[in-house]
Amino acid sequence: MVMRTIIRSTGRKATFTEAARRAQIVECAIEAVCEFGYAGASLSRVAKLAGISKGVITYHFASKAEILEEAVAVVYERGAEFALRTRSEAFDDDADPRDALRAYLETNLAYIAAHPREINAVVEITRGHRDADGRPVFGSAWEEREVIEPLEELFREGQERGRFRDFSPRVMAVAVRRVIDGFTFQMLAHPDTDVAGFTAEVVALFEHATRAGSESP
Amino acid sequence: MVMRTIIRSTGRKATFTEAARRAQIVECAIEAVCEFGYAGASLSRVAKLAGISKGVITYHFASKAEILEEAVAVVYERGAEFALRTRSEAFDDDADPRDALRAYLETNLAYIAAHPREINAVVEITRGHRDADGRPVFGSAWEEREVIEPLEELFREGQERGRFRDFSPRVMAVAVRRVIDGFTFQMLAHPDTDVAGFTAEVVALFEHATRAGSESP
Amino acid sequence: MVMRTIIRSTGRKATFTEAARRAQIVECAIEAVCEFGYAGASLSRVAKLAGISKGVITYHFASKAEILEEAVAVVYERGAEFALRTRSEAFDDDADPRDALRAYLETNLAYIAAHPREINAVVEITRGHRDADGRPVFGSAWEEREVIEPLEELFREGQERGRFRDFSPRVMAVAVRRVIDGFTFQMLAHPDTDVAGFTAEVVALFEHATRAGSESP
Amino acid sequence: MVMRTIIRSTGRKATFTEAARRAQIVECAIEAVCEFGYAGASLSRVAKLAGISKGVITYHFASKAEILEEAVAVVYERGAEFALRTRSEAFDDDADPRDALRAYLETNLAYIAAHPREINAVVEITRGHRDADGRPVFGSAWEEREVIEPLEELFREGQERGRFRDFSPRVMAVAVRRVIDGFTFQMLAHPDTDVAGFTAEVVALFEHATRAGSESP
DNA sequence: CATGAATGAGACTTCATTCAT
DNA sequence: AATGAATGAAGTCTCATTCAT
Repeated sequence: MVMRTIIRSTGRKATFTEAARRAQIVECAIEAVCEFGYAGASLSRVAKLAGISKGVITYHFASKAEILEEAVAVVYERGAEFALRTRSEAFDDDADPRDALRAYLETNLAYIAAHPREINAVVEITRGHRDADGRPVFGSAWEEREVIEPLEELFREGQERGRFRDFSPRVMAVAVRRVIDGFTFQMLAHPDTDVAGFTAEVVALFEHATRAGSESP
Repeated sequence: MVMRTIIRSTGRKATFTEAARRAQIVECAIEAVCEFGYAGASLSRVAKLAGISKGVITYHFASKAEILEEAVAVVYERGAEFALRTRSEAFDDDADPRDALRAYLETNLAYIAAHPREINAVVEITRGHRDADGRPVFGSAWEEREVIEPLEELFREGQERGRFRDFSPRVMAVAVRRVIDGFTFQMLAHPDTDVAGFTAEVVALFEHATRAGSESP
Repeated sequence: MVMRTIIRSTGRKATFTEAARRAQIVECAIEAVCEFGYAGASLSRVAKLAGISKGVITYHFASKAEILEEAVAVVYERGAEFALRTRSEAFDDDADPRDALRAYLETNLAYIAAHPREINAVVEITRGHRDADGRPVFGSAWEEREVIEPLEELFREGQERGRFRDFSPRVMAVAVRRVIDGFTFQMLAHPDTDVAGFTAEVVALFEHATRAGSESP
Repeated sequence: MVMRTIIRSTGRKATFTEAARRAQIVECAIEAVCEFGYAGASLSRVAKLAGISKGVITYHFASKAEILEEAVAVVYERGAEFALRTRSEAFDDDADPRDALRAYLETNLAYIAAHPREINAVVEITRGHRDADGRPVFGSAWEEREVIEPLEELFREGQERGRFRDFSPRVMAVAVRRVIDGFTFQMLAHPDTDVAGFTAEVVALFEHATRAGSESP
């Protein structure tokens, strides 16, 4: 008997083995991108990492682009799920914005520390992946909307409530994001990084950078 | 009369026209990387941008790698030169470390604002460029040594002199660097960014983040 | 009870469902050839048209060639059967050759008008289908023997009986055949063609072209 | 010195050797299509026939489609040129339409007799060549306009002048065309065909088929 | 100095076919 | 009887590089 579980948007029915193969291929694609960079992540290398023939890949995916785009989606889903699982209470609308910022930094850095290679691969893909005309598939508008704007909103609200000093929410949001993204390289270059210590430093950095003037440390 | 100078380790002599051609090709390679990404920057596209045939390129450069590596070197040289030209006094050993930090941020952001495409290309190249085995040519060790360590040293000295609060010089250095690098994308995505305003915000951010507790802004 | 019949030289037994599947696959292959051309008629497309998996096809047929060859055979059988059913009397040995020619044209054009897509597919297959070395499977000798020679014989006999003028039976046979074959494209390009009118014109054409000089229309 | 002669529509300058290579490749593509059919005419086979590497082909042509389309254009140009060279006077507006028909048949059959393989290849290409979506590139509209309509016009005019009997100009035009096209297969299957005899027969066929009732042979 | 031409490796993809279930 | 899975050959095309002129 063959169990059918997932109906994918392509209309293809997916069995367990199909889902497993797809997952395996996506995982190996992530690994290949991390190991050889976006430009060096050929299907041959993905196949070799997976220990399968190249044909298997094109049997399960319509195109290389489909693999890469699924990889990005998968990693983002995992990240969102991780954030909810570990610190969802800090993202309630009525939570203290400073607690929210701290939680945001901590969950993001923790997730990166746990999965640096995935994150690195996603960064590579979102930077490198282009459509047939050479235009980026994951444009900056995408990051603005999904990543920057929510942070901006957090800062704006905190300022209205008097919890943050007066600064440009946008610039601060961009800065926070860049520091978080940069942690990926730190973890890749130094896998033995003291994550707790690094996180505490980053949290302190942004607490000093944002706190309202009258407040005590 | 034709001036001749040894310009490369290969020992090839270079005339003015040779140097000009090399410079032109490097410039077009930078443009190609910026436009199409590292993976999409083929020699064909570089040649088309330069309005020359592909053969010209391989006549002047031994390999594609040589072009890319020269591009990185050229842009870094320009950046260093720019920093010296505009604010060299701030980097004297006896300058106030807080002034030095401000100057560092301002010169870096100003340079990026003036040449965002070059910088972006260099980032793409340093991330994407690999040797035949897929190993990065511009490893993280290189950035550590050239970029992070000098910043670290600045912070350490400032702390010793009591000008900065007690934080991890390394984490702060990394954070500064990431925020600066991230400005490239800001400029590319929004070329009409208010550079002065953005810079002031970033300077304020790090002044708040680093200043010794008792100090007034 | 399951009826079993030997239907193929391979010796495989075939049940009704087997025969039905084979027929369905052959029909979809014809459709695929008509829609995408010989070169574009892959087993994937046949399977998709049939709403079955590719495996089903290779379960019922030893090779793609077997499908195509069966398609040709099936369509020819149908055509012959159609001719016999509609106008068998005209092909008796003692029928007037001019009536036979008229009947031949009418039955052929009527059959094409009724099944233009099948015929088109068969033409595509007989033209395009090759063995591994690239040699045509349905060579011209096959058409000569099956199609041209009977027509030639009709003309020769008509001339002997004084019913046709003196012309080359072979050239006339080839001409008749080409005009009939060409009607396929007419029907595909203009499905609303006035078949009766077109047929009358063609019949008139060849009556004028063949009739003995002294004869009145 | 390198002579530049032809500026092609792609904007590429063409040298003599470039033009020669392109011509050679087109010729070998025609040969490959004729030998292996449209579906079997791979670039590998074209390259093998030309005695060059596959890369040479893709250096001179942007795509396989470009080769095939150039092949069709080249052969049609040659045919038109041949017709003008041999019998241009018969196509004057005031020439006798019956002479024009005779000339049309004779020039077409003569050209086919001289170049049967080219013509066959063009027929294969126009039938088989599809765009990315599977739609024919050389649709029936193209043939209608370029080939059928001029013939129709010839017949219509001849009827107005009382030189032809009353028949459907369109059906007659289609018939003439099919007989001419069919001659290609005759020549390929029987290269030793008596061309003059075959032509005379075809001319007689259509003279009988078209001539006004009162006229003597 | 410059370039057009050629090459072969390797990219992605399609396909007919085989096989285990 | 059916099918999903896998495979490897072959297809078209891109690319960095080499070479003769």
